[in-house]
Amino acid sequence: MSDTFGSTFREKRRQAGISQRRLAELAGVDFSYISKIENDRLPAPSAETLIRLAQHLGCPAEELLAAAQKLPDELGANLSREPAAVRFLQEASDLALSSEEWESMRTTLRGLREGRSPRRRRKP
Amino acid sequence: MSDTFGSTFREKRRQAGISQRRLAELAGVDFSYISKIENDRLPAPSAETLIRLAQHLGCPAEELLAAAQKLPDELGANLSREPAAVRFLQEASDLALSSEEWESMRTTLRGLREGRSPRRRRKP
DNA sequence: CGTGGAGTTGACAAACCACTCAACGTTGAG
DNA sequence: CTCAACGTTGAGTGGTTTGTCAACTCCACG
Repeated sequence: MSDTFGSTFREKRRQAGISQRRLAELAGVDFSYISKIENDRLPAPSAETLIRLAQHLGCPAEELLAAAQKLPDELGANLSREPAAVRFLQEASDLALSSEEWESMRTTLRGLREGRSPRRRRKP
Repeated sequence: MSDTFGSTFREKRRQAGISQRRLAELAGVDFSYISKIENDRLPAPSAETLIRLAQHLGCPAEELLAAAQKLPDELGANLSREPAAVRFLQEASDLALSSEEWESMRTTLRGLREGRSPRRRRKP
């Protein structure tokens, strides 16, 4: 029930049918780094590197991020800007929502902005 | 419209009527550290230290976290566990919700679990 | 004057993060 | 055999985080 990050990463790479060296080259990291990660000799890469890796694995980035328990830096910074958001996140975290429940929240989110213009994230 | 973290922190401390030295002692950091933070000579403390500071300032931690643009480590780790949660967060971040909108999401969140037992976060 | 509390500053540093580099082992094709 | 592609490993590195320590200055009070 609890794979390590390394083993789930290895699994994804195998499914993509690509070697450590090739993936490393594509994503711009050293191939030995990939090896160590797959064997859990090093902690998971940064969120940004994970996203680059996911791209070349043809795998949704969120899956890697979830396995590594990381959020993109910019996302964390944006969300923490609103105290109300932090409160929301804390409650949500405590409730440990299922993926179905998160999906339903996502629907609600969209309903919130029916006709209105979307605001630009970060600084306008 | 855009105070630095240092100035808002100083404001909170003044409102709490406590000296840099005393606060530092209570929160377990060096008093010179507080000074540098208030003058923006150093970046904002870690989320965990911010929370300790907020406790002794009698101020809600989210306000300091928001000013520093940080999320508690554990919170980020919990949220990133569900890929669906990451997708939700990304959309929410793009929409840059107002605090009222976040509050309304919080209400929805509670409605989601009317009779059901809340799951325990982290390891049971 | 001088003593004590408040704040500020420069220099430093341990710990951690996110990797790289060079070398070695293993496996399969020709 | 041998050569190449693949994978593994130990050692090291450059930068950031998150602060500490010692040495100041400034000000009010007695």
